[in-house]
Amino acid sequence: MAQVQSVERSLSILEYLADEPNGASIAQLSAEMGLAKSTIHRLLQTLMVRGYIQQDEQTGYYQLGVQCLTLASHFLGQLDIRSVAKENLKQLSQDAEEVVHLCILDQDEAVYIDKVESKQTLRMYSQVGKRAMLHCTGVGKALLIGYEASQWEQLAENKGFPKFTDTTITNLEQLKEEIGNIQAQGYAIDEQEHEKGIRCIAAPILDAEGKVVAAISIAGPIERMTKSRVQTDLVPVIRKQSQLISQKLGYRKGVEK
Amino acid sequence: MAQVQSVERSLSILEYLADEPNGASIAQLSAEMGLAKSTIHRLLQTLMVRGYIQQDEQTGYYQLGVQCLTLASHFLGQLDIRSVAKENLKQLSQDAEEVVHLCILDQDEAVYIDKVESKQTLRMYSQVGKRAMLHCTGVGKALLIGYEASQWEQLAENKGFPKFTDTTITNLEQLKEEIGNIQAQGYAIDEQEHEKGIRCIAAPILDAEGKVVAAISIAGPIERMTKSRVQTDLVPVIRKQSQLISQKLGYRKGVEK
DNA sequence: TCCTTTCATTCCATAATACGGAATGATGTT
DNA sequence: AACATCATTCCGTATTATGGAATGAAAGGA
Repeated sequence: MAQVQSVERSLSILEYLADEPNGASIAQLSAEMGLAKSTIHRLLQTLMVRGYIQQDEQTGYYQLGVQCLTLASHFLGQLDIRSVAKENLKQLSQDAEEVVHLCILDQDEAVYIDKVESKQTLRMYSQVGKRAMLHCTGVGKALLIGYEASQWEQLAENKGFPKFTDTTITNLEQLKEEIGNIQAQGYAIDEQEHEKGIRCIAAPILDAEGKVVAAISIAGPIERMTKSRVQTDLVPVIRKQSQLISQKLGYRKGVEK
Repeated sequence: MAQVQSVERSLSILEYLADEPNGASIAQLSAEMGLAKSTIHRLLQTLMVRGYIQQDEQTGYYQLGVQCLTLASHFLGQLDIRSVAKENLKQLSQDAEEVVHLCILDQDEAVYIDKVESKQTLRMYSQVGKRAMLHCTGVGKALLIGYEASQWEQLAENKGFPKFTDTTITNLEQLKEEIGNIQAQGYAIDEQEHEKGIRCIAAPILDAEGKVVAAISIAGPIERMTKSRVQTDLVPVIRKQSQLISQKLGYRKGVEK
């Protein structure tokens, strides 16, 4: 577990600033992290010279810098699931005429790595990079079918099941049952479990070894995403695209169980 | 100039990996950076525990991790030019029916921070986060009008003027003249200077102090972006939106010189 | 205007921390 | 099986990061 203290501290600073939309002062960081002001100052300088941090021109507060974005853009460029899935996402968004997402799993959370909006609803990047909990989102639950039973309990301990709406899953029993359903039917429904008024359908993507590596989803307001439309129109199209992507990744079995 | 060595080295590792789409081995990093393998190993561990680096499952090579994306998403959330300009970009893309970009300046380069495509040309994020040189792009030249003469020379020294096409500006004289034109007319044209077949028109965004803080552009293939269309249709619309955004940021003078 | 407070910044002596060389372990190649 | 090429661990050394104190700058109050 040998770690480099100063690097860890720098990362903590970055992560702290990520949660402070208005930035923070040296004094604040010093108090918050229990380090001397001189230490914080020196670390901030280092990060600032490289552009990972910048100072707000008005307030003088320190906040995240452009270089963070540059790294992310390279990260996305290196992600091959993204390029593999791109065409399928486009197709899916055309078929479904709703917003479509691609997510991967990271540390018991779903991370949105791509998004295609139907028509010209041109809100961009609104979600890419964002994280979501697993128990209350379509993609989250789809990703969960790759977990072992022991991992479910880990998840319950580490993250818990916060209640967002009156349909949110709030305990392990419900989750187990739900995962059973999803495995049986090959897709997951988010029945307004995270946000009232939003229904979502999601499906897992498997790689050559049958491992769950990603998930795709279609989401929209319940007015448009009626139960009948989901069942008759959307289930087929999302399953089709999830299978196609899985096949591109080398998955060979039919997704029918 | 006091800097933290280990942090600088970590950042260098991240930046090196950003340019290695397939990742790199410890040996390779060690050779490339002139550091002991044990040092690289320790730094990598630290970055990996936090998720900024991950190992390719097949090759074992180290590559950028998801956490980079997470930071970027927070960075973008904090950037207010982006939210300020969003509606105007949409409008512009509708008026122009071509792809529209928003860029900021960082370290003598243009960084794309938002993009709106017209219609359903759903290639997304293809540019956001990317960097471009200043001398050969519309947005770059638009951003350059905020430079002092001394900074032009700096730019020339630091970056040079690589030639991409036969219209690329390749020396300081040409650049000075071009900047004069842009200041006079309030917009910049990229006449296939970076990529053959792509014509682009760009305009600077100014803040309350009259400082150039960003630039917007319309780009497309010369077939559609004819000179007459640019002059009669696009110049007016891009100037209108750039002025509106500048006004939102507190800029008060008319953009007419 | 001057005093007070609250920041950020610089300086410096201390030792804790990061360092790299060498040894070991793991993998894969001929 | 021996070799080559990786990654990983260990450990003594001194370089490097540290935090306290002193200084400087800026903002707010009287």
